[in-house]
Amino acid sequence: MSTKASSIKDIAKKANVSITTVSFILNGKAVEKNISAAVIKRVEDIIEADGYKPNQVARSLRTGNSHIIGLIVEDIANPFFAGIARMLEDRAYKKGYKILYSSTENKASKTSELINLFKSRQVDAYIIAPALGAEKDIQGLINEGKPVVLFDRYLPELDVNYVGIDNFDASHQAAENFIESGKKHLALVTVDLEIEQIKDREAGFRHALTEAGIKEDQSVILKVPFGNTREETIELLVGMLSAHPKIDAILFATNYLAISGLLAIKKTKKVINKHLSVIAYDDGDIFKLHTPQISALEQPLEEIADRIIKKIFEQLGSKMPVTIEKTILPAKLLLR
Amino acid sequence: MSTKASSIKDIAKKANVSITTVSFILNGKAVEKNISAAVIKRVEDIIEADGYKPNQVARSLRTGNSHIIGLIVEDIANPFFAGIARMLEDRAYKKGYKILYSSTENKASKTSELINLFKSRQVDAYIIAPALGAEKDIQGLINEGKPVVLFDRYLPELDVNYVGIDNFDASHQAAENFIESGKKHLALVTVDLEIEQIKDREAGFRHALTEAGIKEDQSVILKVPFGNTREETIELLVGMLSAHPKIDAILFATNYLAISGLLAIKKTKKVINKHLSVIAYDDGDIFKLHTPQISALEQPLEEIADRIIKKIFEQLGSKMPVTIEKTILPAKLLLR
DNA sequence: CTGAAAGCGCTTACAG
DNA sequence: CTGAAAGCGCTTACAG
Repeated sequence: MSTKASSIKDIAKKANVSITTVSFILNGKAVEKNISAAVIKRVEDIIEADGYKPNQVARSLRTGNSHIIGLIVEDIANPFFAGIARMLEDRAYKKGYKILYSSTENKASKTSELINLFKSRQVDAYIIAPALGAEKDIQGLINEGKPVVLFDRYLPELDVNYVGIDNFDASHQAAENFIESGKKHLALVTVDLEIEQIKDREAGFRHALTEAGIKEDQSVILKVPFGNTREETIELLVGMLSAHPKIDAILFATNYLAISGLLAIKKTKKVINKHLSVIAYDDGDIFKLHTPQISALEQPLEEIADRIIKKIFEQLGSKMPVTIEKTILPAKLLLR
Repeated sequence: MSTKASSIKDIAKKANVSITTVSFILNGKAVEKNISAAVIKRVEDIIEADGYKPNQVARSLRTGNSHIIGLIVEDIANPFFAGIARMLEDRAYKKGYKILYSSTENKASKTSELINLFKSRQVDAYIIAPALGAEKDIQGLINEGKPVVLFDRYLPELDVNYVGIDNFDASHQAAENFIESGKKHLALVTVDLEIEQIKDREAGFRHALTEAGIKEDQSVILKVPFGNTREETIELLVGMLSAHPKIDAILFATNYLAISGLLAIKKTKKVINKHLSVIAYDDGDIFKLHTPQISALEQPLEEIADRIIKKIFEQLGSKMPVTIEKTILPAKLLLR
């Protein structure tokens, strides 16, 4: 039952021409190479009838490219990454490129393995939300002249294209909003990762407090360990909420922390109302459906995807090194 | 700045051995081939120092396999698929396989293109949540002897491995639960796709009504067009809710329909309480966080992923055709 | 207008 | 104990 796929050789034989001719026709060079219309027609008919598809592995080995773009993110099940992935996929598809993706779990070792995997598959370009520690591997890609765009996570040591949001400003906006609406005891719930994005989210928050003359000990900053299970996180948050009953506003630095946070609030029988405000990073259905609705800092997903793809194809299209661009987009505070 | 990666030839030259020897060492056949410990050490050191990684494209071309498993789903941004993808990725990774994935948007044409893409990249095995109309392409894979497992969507014409839930029974359970708790005017909100999964979800619902002696005209079945935007769906649902004010229980046949449904309910100022019950397919944070919490039919994600992977590796491990298995797992009704 | 041949980087049967 | 050589399926410079 096992049918072998036909090769260019089979087609050439059936059409009574050389494989060179078939290859030219396949690659749209038939006219340029002055192949007669009759031959073109004959070969194309045979290709059609056989259902012949060129072996891309052989093509990649020969040409050194693959028309594949590698996408490396922390966790593809995270809606932010899944959403971006889907948009990138759409946009790349239109240009004849496919996206190959995989998750790093925020481990440098896995990032490194993935980059090597992609390299060994001749992936043409890389879109990476990098784990800390991946600097060397990414620098390696740049040295080889591969198009690279980082997003979401910023690695200050690297001189490479980047697309992300202004995290400092986003947190600042959120905290300022709390303060303007009369909140006195603000909390930030964040994660204990030493990455720029997270550090900026904290810095913007702190800056707003300082500006408003709120003293350090009036606010709470809780750093949830990265590897925590949801249950552990909820427990930690319940603890914080009861230890600091005065808290009247909470900014959650990530989507999943906000979800755990809402569950924790539910558990302590507190309610979100005029005495307790909440803002979460990254909007989602979950916040729109919550009662009451939860305010959110929305990342411009479409624009992030557009900028990434634009930069990738700019590099793919030119043999020259293209100007390195660091794009910082504003997040939007959606008040509900 | 552009460094070329080294090849097996470079390593052989530096080590003063043939490429055959390097290849044997690379593939763990050094001992079997009686290569001296000294040579092994010398070659391995050079490989290490050079950071040499074998070109997988060349290897694939030669061996015909790739250690890649293709995963084809409707939409990777759908949490059900993203979750499964992540689990499959983990499990495959442990066995030295990578997952390559892409979305079909439920179009047979895109499914077909993806299958061809994967074929031309020598993908070793296929995991597919198939769009209707993809039968011929999938049959093609089976004819070529490729390991294939379908999931989520069932294609009755094909004799192929499948893992999914008992949709008939799940809907039946949900409707029965409504009836037992005294509901009289049940609604099913489903999508207008002619796929088995969806048809079973309707049939199970209808069957429970018939069993309970509830007449057709006392219940409502709304089929939302597949391509609808969320806004259109909400409008449709708002229309239904006001046209049938007696409805006291709603089963949503998909996750995204439930989300639109909750938004529609919110919009009509109705509330979910003892007068209006809701059950949704596929559990998620959103239902746990909703006030009140929403009951759900939970698919056993872990088990689905496990069964798929088990079947894939069973086939990958043997040259013989393996027994075809259709696994139907129960969904779990989580009452809240 | 078309073809023979080299080569991309590997693996492996064969030979010694 | 190790190597020369064929071949996987393509592309393309060169030749005629």
